[in-house]
Amino acid sequence: MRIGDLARRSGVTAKTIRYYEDIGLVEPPARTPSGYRDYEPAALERLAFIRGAQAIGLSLGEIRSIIALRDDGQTPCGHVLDLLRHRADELDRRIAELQSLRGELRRLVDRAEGLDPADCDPGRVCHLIGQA
Amino acid sequence: MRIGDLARRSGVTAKTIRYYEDIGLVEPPARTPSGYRDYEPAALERLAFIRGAQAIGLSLGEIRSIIALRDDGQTPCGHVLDLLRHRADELDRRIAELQSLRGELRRLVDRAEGLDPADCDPGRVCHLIGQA
DNA sequence: CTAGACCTTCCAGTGCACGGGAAGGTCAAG
DNA sequence: CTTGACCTTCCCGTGCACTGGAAGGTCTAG
Repeated sequence: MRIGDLARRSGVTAKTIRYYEDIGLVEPPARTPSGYRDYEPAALERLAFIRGAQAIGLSLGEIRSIIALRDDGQTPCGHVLDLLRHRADELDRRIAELQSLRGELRRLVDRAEGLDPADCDPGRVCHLIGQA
Repeated sequence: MRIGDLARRSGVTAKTIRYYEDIGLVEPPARTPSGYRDYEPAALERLAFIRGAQAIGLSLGEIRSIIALRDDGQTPCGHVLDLLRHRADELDRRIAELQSLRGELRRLVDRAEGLDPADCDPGRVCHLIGQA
């Protein structure tokens, strides 16, 4: 299968597939006599894995670390579990941050709606922000 | 006040202050005869405003748009309100996304904890991901 | 007089995950 | 034989918000 086919079937652009090869996420495939990349069907699964892992918030670097373990002959399960737990913790923190930010924003908007622009202090950029 | 003082007092590095000047977030200050930047105390407030606006999730570009209105002699309140509402909407979407991702992760971790690595399909990178 | 703390400009790199486009080779259809 | 779709490598650009470092000027204390 040539790179264009793989791209169409996987939904990943040819450009991106070459990039993944560069950074070691997909194996360099065989080449046709004329130098075209010639992929096995397994490449499709590899790309699906990458997309799946991306979808749950893993970076390409983390995904590479999983694949590297696998290529080492190890079962990456423990490592994957670590990554997933770590990611879940990060997400918890991030969500909490965003929610508090959201609360702050709502407060600001509420306050702003009750104000008259004429009350602006001409010496400041905007009294809505910065004195929270 | 020289840039080092301003940096210490504001908690923004000198490098960053110069960068803000480059992109139009802070006014180019007066210079001493030897060419050193010489800031008025108001610069401290400006930096505090920028940090405050950043803290509620506005980008430097958005902050610049507020400051530009102000420098135009306008009251940026309406514009700020738009930005805040827009940001709040974005936050709502982002939080919902992250929460759903968080749920997915929790599901994966739960499932993974009940599995034996020996059940790994040797032909796949990791059965934990990609067939969700 | 010199050390060192500060300042200046300018250029370049960081991290992430690609995308754009040039210059050229290959292959099948008409 | 040519057109057009495809492929190759290569290098540069994107967005965001900085950060690092080189090469040089300035100021103050000892």
